[in-house]
Formats: sequence, C-alpha cells, structure tokens
Amino acid sequence: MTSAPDPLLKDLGMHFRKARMAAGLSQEQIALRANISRPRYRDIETGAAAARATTLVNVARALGMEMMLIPQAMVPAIQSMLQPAADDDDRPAFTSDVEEEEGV
Amino acid sequence: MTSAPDPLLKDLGMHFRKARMAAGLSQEQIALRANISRPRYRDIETGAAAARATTLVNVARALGMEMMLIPQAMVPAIQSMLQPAADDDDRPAFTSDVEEEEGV
DNA sequence: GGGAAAAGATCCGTAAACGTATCTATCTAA
DNA sequence: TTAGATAGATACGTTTACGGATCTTTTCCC
Repeated sequence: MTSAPDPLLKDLGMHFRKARMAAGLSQEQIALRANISRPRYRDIETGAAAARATTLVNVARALGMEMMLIPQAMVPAIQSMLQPAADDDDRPAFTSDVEEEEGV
Repeated sequence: MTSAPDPLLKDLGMHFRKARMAAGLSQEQIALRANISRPRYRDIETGAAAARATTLVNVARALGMEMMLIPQAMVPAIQSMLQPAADDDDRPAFTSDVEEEEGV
C-alpha cells in the first residue's frame, strides 16, 4: 500500500493482461519472451511498477503489439479503428483490443 | 561510453526531438510540462536513458502525442495514416510525425 | 481426493532512472 | 562587446525497476 497505484499503470497493465488472456499465454511465457522475470511482469500487469521504455516495448511485442506515438488529433480515428464500436473513455492512451488471436 | 546506446531509445528520442522542434519548444519547457528535470529529458531525447512508462506518457502528452498499443497487424495501416508517403523501415514502433503545430 | 500448473506475494541485492546543482559551449540580439 | 537563452555534460544522492529465490494460494484435471 505504499505509494498510490497510478491509474495509468493499472490501465496499461489491464491492456496487457487482456491481450495475454486473449492469446492464451501465461505470465511466465510473456516474461520469458520479454526478457524479464515473472514477478516483474506481474508487477507491470498489476500496475505495481512503471516499466522502462525498453521493457515496455519488449512486453508489447511479446503480446503481438507495438508501442506507437500518435498525434493527439488522430487518436480518436485510430481508436475507432481498433474497436468497431467503442465508448468514449477518459484518456485512452494505451489502447488495443486483441479480438482473439489464434495460431502460433 | 558505458553500455551500448540502444537504437530503440535513440529512435524514440529522435521522435521526441523532432516533435519538440516542430512545436518550437525548448527542452526545459517539455521537461517542465512532463514533470521531469531538464537533464533527464535530455537523456531521453538523446537515447541515453530508458524513461519509465509514466514518464514516457507524460513526455508524449507534453508534445501533443499519446502512447498507444497497436496490434502488429494494424501497424502498417496506421503508419501510412501518419505519414502520407513513408518508407518501409525496419521496426517502426514509436512513430509519429508532427507536421507543423502552431498555436500555443 | 491428489498433483501439477498458474498466479499471488514477499524478501534481498544490483542497476539504472530520477532530482538537484554546477559548469561550459553556442547562438542571437541589444 | 555584453547579456541572455538554449543546449551539452558532468557529478552525487535518492528512489525504484529489475533478477533471483522462495513460499503460499488458487485452479483445474486426472
């Protein structure tokens, strides 16, 4: 309970978890692919830790995604591309929904 | 000269620098907006340091951008949206070109 | 029921991202 | 010339992400 659990990190972690679940992979498998330890990947998924840029990219790629910088003006357009029918949330940054990825 | 300068970080830093230049802002202004120190923002821009997830988002937003997780399958499509006519680089992650943003 | 696999959780030690301070180099304008 | 602003470059101390090890809890399948 030390330090507030940044909502941004929790949001990011939930995106990772969702993608991992959809891919049917274990935390250990992702950690292995991303070259980090399982406890550390767990911290990232739960929003308990703010991963470094390099780690972030490695995790994203391990989950079949890429981290991209998008001009704010284009965010809504891309958002709608990712989710056929989405809701207008707060501040989406970190968005991605892996519909269902089958096939290694 | 200690530790190899990760090309991924250099690439990311160049994107930030490019966006900052286009916006006509100083390193100090971005650092202030992103709640980090100027030396540290400089490290990020030069690729000398791997910023944390929270710092990364703050810097991106200070530059009028958002960090987004994109399924790899959609990367090319989004890439072409960002750059009218782009080249097929290596591994683009971190992409964004701020055409020219005027108006404080 | 039993056992394996996945996840949660906590410790310790190390490496690196952070802030602050300080100094120099360059460039532009008065 | 002299300022002033911007950027490059240290150094040092604090915070925290990281690996590795260990243990418990929860699923889930036989």
